[in-house]
Amino acid sequence: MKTKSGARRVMTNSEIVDRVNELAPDFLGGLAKSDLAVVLGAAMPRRFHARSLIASEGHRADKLYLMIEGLARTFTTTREGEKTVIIWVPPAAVAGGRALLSQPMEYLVSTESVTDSVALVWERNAILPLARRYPRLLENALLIASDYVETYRDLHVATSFDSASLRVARVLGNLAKGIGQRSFEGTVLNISNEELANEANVTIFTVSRLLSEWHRKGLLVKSRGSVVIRSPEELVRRAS
Amino acid sequence: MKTKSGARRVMTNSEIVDRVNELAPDFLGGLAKSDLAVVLGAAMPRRFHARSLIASEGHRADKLYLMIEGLARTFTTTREGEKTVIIWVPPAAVAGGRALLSQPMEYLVSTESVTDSVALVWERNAILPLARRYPRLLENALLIASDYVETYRDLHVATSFDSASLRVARVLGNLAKGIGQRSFEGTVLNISNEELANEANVTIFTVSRLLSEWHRKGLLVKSRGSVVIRSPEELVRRAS
DNA sequence: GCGTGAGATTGCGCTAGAGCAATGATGGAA
DNA sequence: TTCCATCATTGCTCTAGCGCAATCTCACGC
Repeated sequence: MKTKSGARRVMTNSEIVDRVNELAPDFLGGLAKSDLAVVLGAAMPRRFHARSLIASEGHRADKLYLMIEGLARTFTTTREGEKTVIIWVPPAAVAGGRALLSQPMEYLVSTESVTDSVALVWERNAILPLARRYPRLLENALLIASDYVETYRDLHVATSFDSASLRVARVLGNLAKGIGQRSFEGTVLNISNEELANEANVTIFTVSRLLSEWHRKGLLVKSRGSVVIRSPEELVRRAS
Repeated sequence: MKTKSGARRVMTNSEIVDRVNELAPDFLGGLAKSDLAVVLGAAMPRRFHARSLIASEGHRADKLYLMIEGLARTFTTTREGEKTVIIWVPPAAVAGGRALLSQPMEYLVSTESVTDSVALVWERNAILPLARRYPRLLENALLIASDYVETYRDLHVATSFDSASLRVARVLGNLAKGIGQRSFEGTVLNISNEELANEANVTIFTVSRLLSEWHRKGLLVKSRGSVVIRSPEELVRRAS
């Protein structure tokens, strides 16, 4: 946090406290007000520009992030260079959770900001003693980890048993819930075919064909870099 | 372990302590000897016959298991009734980890014993206070959870990007390491085509064709219900 | 307004692997 | 020893979705 001219302070401490209370992140749930203040005091708010890398798979997991504003997502890159396994990190979610482990570890996935974002950052050697002091943090982390496992299991079952069209439809549905902006005639999604392809584990050609078909059927409107979805539910239902 | 006619005591307390020390399970790592005794004192050893269900997906997660003898595995059943996502639970591994969460939850996957097995069982309401008393247990649980996430990620990447033959070869390799019995001419695996198919997410036909091919090439010997693998490494290497 | 380059589309061919059916082997029960 | 259920094999067909190439179309910079 810079404090003088030219400098910008990301957020003041009281802004942070207000925002965290508003978000009520799972990770900080159940802490007494004064304990919460201690934990927050150990974090620094940090701003990330859209599309910047927050944490890198394989690098030493030395920072824990809590999203405050904006949106990020995680992904892995396979040896062939394909991005996959994309999990969204909205405000109130944590990223880089491996920093919380008692053994030093490497990040399991990469995290990048999608929009301009702000996250609270704890250094590993700041958060670890706090976790020991407030075991509730560990309990919360365990709940979050358990959610991850569930998400991955679902993802795995989906890629194994669902058709490409269903997967793409589901991705659109999730995106609509997550980053969709409601407007006059449906939910607007600013996303490229390529990104959809990565998330659904299909090729850009398949995405293009499916979107064209759904466009024809009036289920959505596609234009370069954006999709407007009438009804995500119907889309999933009608995707064979 | 029978003590007298009809009656059977699974294990004596000192046998349990010895066995746990021998296994050094991650979950109990770093506990002082006396603390360990307290934690073990809260568990009951229980015997499971081969192929019996230990925990059921979707049921209330009220018991935590620590494998002591034998072998178990986890799986999910999709709506179409396919078994998938099989993770092995050898001695020293935990099962039913969701019982450890501070919020009551349901089991995420089912667990079944493969061979005759013995597991230590903690009731959720016995282990939760212990976890609070010894936060090291939570730290350990978090490490284990983190491993699960890694396993699932790898599984997901594999099903998305690896060919069927590579997946089957990998499954054979893992099994060889896990439950394989070394013998004169390779590692013996008692497993049916159907089980292989479930684990690798392919059909029994594909399994049969691949095994035949590898048999022809001299990489393994297949007979009903068992496979003998010369060299798991070479198998994975030569699977396109 | 005009070019231009990245994204998007679409036709075509191709292949991995599923699914089915007929057939064959095997080992446990009686 | 025979029988039979279960498991395994193999040929055939079929299709979802990939991959390539040619073409098109925006959105943006100038």
